[in-house]
Amino acid sequence: MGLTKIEIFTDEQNEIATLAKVFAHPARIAILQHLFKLDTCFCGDLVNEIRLAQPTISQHLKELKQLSLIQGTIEGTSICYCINNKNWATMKETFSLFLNQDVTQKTNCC
Amino acid sequence: MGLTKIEIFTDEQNEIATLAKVFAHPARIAILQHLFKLDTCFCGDLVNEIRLAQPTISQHLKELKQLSLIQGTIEGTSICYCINNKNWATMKETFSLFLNQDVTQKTNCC
DNA sequence: TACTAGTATCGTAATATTGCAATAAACAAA
DNA sequence: TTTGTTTATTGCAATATTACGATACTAGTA
Repeated sequence: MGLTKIEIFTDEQNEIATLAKVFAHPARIAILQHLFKLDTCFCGDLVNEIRLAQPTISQHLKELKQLSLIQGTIEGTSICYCINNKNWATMKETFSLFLNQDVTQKTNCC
Repeated sequence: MGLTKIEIFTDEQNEIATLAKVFAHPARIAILQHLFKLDTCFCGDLVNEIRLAQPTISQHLKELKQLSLIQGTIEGTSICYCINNKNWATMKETFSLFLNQDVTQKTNCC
C-alpha cells in the first residue's frame, strides 16, 4: 500500500491530481509567485528569497520543470528560470474546467 | 527533516498549498466529480463507483470534509454527502487569483 | 591549469500519505 | 435484544515527500 492506484482512475482525474500535487507545497507556490514578479530570475535569487537550502530549492525547481510549468536557459554561469506561459495557460484551462464544475449544477440536496 | 517549513511562507502560500494538497489525489477528484454529478450521494455509492476499499474512501471523504469542501448529513442509516457550494466558491476564488497571475504580466525573458 | 561561482545530483534521515484488514459505532428492523 | 446495514476509526505496512550535507558538474576567470 502507500501507492496511489492510478490505473483505476481516468486520465483526466490523474492529470488534475498531478497538476495539483506540484502546487501542494508552499515553496513551489513561492517560487512561481517570485518568477511571475520578475522578468529575469536566477536560482540564486530564490535561495535568498526563500529560506530553504540550495539543494531543496533545486529539487522544487526540478518538479516544476518536469511539468514544464517553468523552463531554464543557461545564462553564463547562472540559469535563467522563467514561467512557460504556453504550458501555464494549458494547465489553467485543465484546472478551470475542474474548478468550474459547479456553475452548471442543479441545487444541492443538503 | 521531511517536515514542510510552513513558518517561512506567507499565509496565502500555505493556504494555496493546503487547498492543492486535497486535489492532489485522483480518488478525491473522482469523489468530487461524482458528487457534482448527483444531487444525492451516499458513501456506499462511492465505494461502488471507485474501486477502493470502504475505509480508504472514508479517509478521503474526511480530508475533503476537513477543508469544508463537502458536508455530510445523516439520512437514516446512510450519510448524504454534498458539495458545500459556498466554500467551493471561496476556494475557487483563492485558486483563481493564483492561477491568473499571468494575465497582467510583462513579456517573458526566455 | 587552477580557482571560483552557480546549480544539480546523491545519499540519507525524518515525516507524510496511501491503502486496507480488523474492528467499532450508530441506527433501523426483526 | 439480536441482526444487518452503513460509515468511521484504529493500527500497520508500503511508498512518497521533504530537507539538507556532501559532493559533482559546468562555465567563466585568473
